[in-house]
This record gives sequence, structure tokens and C-alpha cells, in this order.
Amino acid sequence: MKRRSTASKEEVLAVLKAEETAMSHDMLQSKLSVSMDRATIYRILNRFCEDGQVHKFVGDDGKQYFALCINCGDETEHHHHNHFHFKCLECGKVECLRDEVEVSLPKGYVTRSFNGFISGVCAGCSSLKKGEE
Amino acid sequence: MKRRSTASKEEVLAVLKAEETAMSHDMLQSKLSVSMDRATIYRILNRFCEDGQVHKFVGDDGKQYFALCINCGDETEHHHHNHFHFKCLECGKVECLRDEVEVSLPKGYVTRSFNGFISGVCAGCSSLKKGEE
DNA sequence: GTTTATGCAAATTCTTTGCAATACT
DNA sequence: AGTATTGCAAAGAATTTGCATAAAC
Repeated sequence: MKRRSTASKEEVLAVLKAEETAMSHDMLQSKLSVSMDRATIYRILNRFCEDGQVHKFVGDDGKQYFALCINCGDETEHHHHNHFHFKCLECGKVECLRDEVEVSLPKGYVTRSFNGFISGVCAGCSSLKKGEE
Repeated sequence: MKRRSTASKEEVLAVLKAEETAMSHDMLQSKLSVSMDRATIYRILNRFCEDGQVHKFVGDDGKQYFALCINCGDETEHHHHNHFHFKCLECGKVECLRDEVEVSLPKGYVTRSFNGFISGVCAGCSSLKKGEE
């Protein structure tokens, strides 16, 4: 299966690059300048994941989020996804926390996939809230 | 809203205690000795969560899992849920990894909720696999 | 011209909700 | 009796899939 370059693909990639946040399918769809079918967006994103340009994780809302891998550490080498994602409950932004996290598993346990997700309030929003008081 | 003691509630609790694994709604339903409505199970579990006997987290499959809090550290004191959950892809068991995990957030960031989930193969299953080779 | 990509509709899966009936206290 | 709890059906949200059409190579 060879990939073809299409406008839809470029547009999705452009949005992912422009916004500096990981996005769920619906966040992404609302930012698109061209309207595009739900299924198409999912298919494009999943193809990006297969190709390793994007990684996918699950939020504590049970939804899938997608982020460019460029935003999470080194380009090709050290390419890992053992990092947390942080969602700000105020502004909705979802970001990769660069630090690689080590979790000590019991003896004999093997990791296949890692999903770390924290919800809270980001620096920008928490200072705003202080100001409001 | 005062809680009432009902058979359904006891049964759900009994299953959670008997199985030593965190369970999704459907895993739980299949283990019940009495048949019970989906919605009822969800409502019971969510009430348990409100009461602090059970905690809920999200798996990398996007599903909700429920675990007795007794299985994750001290009873009342030190009651935290900053631990990972591990799902074995072979046997399906989901367990709480007792160790509390510290994630260093950027300055000014505040944590509201923590969700750590790892999929892989547990000790029992990985030794079985070796044996098969 | 072949094959990948897209759009549309429909199907799946997980979870929640409204409402009337039931059961606890 | 009064209210929490249940069952049933229906609604909702997120994601996937089948298939015909359109677009890329």
C-alpha cells in the first residue's frame, strides 16, 4: 500500500502543525479550513500513526488524541512515547510532557504500550485564575 | 441521598472482591451470578466511586475500569490514585501497580486527575510463553 | 487503467438518561 | 409513606466499516 499525496492529508497535517496541541478528532475537525468527512479524518490520522509521524493516546475522557511526533522529543532517534500528556481543563490544550517516565513493573512484566494522562490547569490558566480573585 | 443496601450492590461488590482484577463494565457483568441491567451496574459502580470505595480509570482501549480501593495501597490514609494500571494482553487481567508515581509538571501546572495505564504481558503469561517455545 | 482515498450511510461499542415500577427504611 | 434503586428502552457520543465514486500515480 503506497501512500498518495492528497489535499485532505496536507490539510490535516497543516492543522496539527499549526496548533501546538494534541487534538482529538473533533477538535481537529473544527479547525479544518476545508470540510472533510469524519471517517476520512480518522483514516488519515490512523495512517499517520502507522507511518510514525503521529502518535495516538487516550485521554481520561476515553477519547483518542493525536499529536505530531516532532512535538515529543527527538525526531527519529530516541523516538519513544513513554511520556505523559497533560490536558488543561480551562483552555482545553493538550500537550506532551517531554520527560520520559520510567515505571517500575514487577519482575517478569513486559511493556507493550504506555498511556499516561494528567488533567489539571496549566500555568497560563492558573495565573489567570489568581488574577481573577 | 442516603444509600440503601440492596442485593445488586452486594453482588457487584462481591465480584469485585472475588476477582483480583480491576474490571470494565462488561467483564463485571459476565461474572455476576445474578443477571443485572447494564445501567444498574454503571450506576452502582459510579456510586461506589463517589463513596470512595472504588476508583475508576480509563484503559488504552478507551473503556472505564473499576477497582476496589483496598487493592491499591493503604485503606484510608495515603489514599491516592497516582499509580499505574497494568493490563495483561494475554490473560486480560488488570491490576493496580502499587507504587505511587511522581510526574514532574512544568512550573505553575496543577494536577487534578491522574490516569496511568500500561498494556503488556504479566509475569505469569510471559513465563508460559517462554515454555511454549 | 489500477489502486489508493474520500464521502456517505450504516453499524458497533461504550455510557448515560428518562421514566415508570420496585424495594428499602 | 417517602425516596433510593432498578429495569427497560432510548438517546448520545466516539469510532469503525462497507461500498460506490473520485482522485492520484
